[in-house]
Amino acid sequence: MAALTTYPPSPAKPITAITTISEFPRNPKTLILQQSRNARDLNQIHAHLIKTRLVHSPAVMENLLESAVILLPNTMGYANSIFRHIDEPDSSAYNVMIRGLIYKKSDHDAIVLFKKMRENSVRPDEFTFPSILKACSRLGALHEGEQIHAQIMKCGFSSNGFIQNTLIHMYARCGELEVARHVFDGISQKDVCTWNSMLAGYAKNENWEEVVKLFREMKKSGTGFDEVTMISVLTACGRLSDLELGQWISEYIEANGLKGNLALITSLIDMYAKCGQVDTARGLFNQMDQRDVIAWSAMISGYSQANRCREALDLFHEMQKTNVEPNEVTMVSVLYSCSVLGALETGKWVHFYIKKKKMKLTVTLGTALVDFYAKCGSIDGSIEVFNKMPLTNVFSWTALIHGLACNGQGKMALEYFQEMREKNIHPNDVTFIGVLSACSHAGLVNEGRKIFNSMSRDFSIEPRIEHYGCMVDILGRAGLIEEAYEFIMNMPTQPNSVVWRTLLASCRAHKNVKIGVESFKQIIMSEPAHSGDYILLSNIYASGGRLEDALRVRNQMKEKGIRKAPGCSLIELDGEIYEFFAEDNICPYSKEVYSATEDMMRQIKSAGYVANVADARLDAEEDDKEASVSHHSEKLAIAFGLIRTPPGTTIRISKNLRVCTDCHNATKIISKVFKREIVVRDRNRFHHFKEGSCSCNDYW
DNA sequence: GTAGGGTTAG
Repeated sequence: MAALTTYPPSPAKPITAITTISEFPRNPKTLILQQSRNARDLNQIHAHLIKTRLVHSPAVMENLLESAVILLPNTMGYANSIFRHIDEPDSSAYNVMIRGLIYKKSDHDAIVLFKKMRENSVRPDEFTFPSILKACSRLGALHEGEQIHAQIMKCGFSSNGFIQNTLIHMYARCGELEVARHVFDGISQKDVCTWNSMLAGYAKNENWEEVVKLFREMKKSGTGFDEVTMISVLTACGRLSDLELGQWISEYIEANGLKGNLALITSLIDMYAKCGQVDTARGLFNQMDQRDVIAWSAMISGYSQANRCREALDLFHEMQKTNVEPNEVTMVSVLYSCSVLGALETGKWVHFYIKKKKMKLTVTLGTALVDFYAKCGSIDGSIEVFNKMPLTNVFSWTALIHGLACNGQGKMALEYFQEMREKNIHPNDVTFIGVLSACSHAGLVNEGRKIFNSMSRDFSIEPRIEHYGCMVDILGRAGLIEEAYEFIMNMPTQPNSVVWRTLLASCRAHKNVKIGVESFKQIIMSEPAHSGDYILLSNIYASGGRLEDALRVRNQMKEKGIRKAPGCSLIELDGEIYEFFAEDNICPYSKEVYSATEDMMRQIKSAGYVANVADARLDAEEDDKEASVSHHSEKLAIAFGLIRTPPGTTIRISKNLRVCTDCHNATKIISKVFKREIVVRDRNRFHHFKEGSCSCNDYW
């Protein structure tokens, strides 16, 4: 380094950056980094180094190289040209280049350069391996990682702590948790990074129990832990709903004044939200003095996972007032919220925004879009997005198949399932739920039976209770009530109330009193207080002409104090979501809504509508029953839609319960009288009402 | 000069 202390004076045509230096630092890297601001500076320094022959000093050139890597964004071009001019690059020069490539996320190029280094017989040193292993981790390149591991042993670096820690990380990120653990267990002197690498490895593989278990061991070992440790553990607490440990860490953070760590607080917010403490999470979020896109996304997803989707969208709007730009991850939660709320217009705007910002249509984002359009009853939108996705996986195909099935396009769903098979994408258990419900909607009984039987035989997927439920729906919907009953009785697992309720609904549609009563008995053994079941049974009796029994069931329900869950319907107009509750007259526009509803009911009555008072609430006085039925949330929302949207446009409603018989009947007539297509999403499926009939063929 | 970290889909 002697040459540097006699660093020559500035050239004749001064370079401001250098001439202003009164005393030359001993370390040329400091000099170059401090003085260079852009490519021009670097060029001038480079020229200067040539003049002063310092270009032949590998150490100086490495520092120039490093500056080039850090200062020039998005390109390694200049760094490459410097590297090429180094006479015989040693391992340090290669290290700088490899680090640079990794810094620029060119992991693949880093591995190529490493291979070249070996070809040129340059021995990697202890600093080479951690970097190159990082590239392998990020690429999930297990094969390369293993070869590098062998070289580490050959070079005698296998007890280097840095290298061991990166090896753990590499194996874990490539899914080889046992190998990672083996390396971990073999380390006698474990430092915080050793533990953190293993913890992060378990976390990345979603092995949350092991994260918590290992953290307890870590505490016992006396190593101590840091913020990085807590981030992995908090993530695990969220997934496991382990609020106790999460809170312990939360208190530790508070006590040690660590609230300034953005990543740490974000994982704390995520933990609280996933443990059901969304308001606590929001409190922390509000206290943050800086929030990046991940913090915003975590809070938005927190609301959406807690089923507080309106608040998720409100927060997204708040975010847009800041200068933090949302990313694909943010959009996934936003779209999910739109799909829960049935907010088609808002979601469409989000889709437009995604396109405008040229966001990458990742598999996750694409799948969220496919699911969103399907859940908003716009299946054409789903198909369009799906066809544009550059990459699809089993999630995306499942979303599409399920979406088609729910929207009454069973046959098309099965065609896509066939295509998926041809593309060698392996269906999983969830895919089969979509496929079986497609059979149900399309009335394909034999096809359904075949697919059900093929699950374990051809795909090694054991049917779960949900799949049995789908089979019951297929048989019941087709009117094969006895067979459905037998099917339940012969199930290898204990049928649950959901399965029996499916059969109960079939009995209502096919007027089978005997099995309906039996199904009801089975349900109330485990779930005695579900109002919908009493109503279904009462309707079954009524349709079989047994009005006294129907009334008895209703009274039973009243005696047991089982109240009908309050119905709630949503309609979105101009991106604004309006919420209606049955017989709700406290909302600010209720006067307008009630007069519109009365007008609507008057018009459909003259077209032949007769109220079905069996659907009225129980405590309504006899002569108020008709009014009670006419004030169901769904009718209020439709009436509001009729007066607030242009003639001929589609009205879209989402509701929390199943559609009741009276509303179903009324909506059919409304669609005809007012010449409107009406799409209603109930808690199970879609009803596309058009010209007096419904896509569900009166079975739901 | 080298290692470990936060948000997302069916």
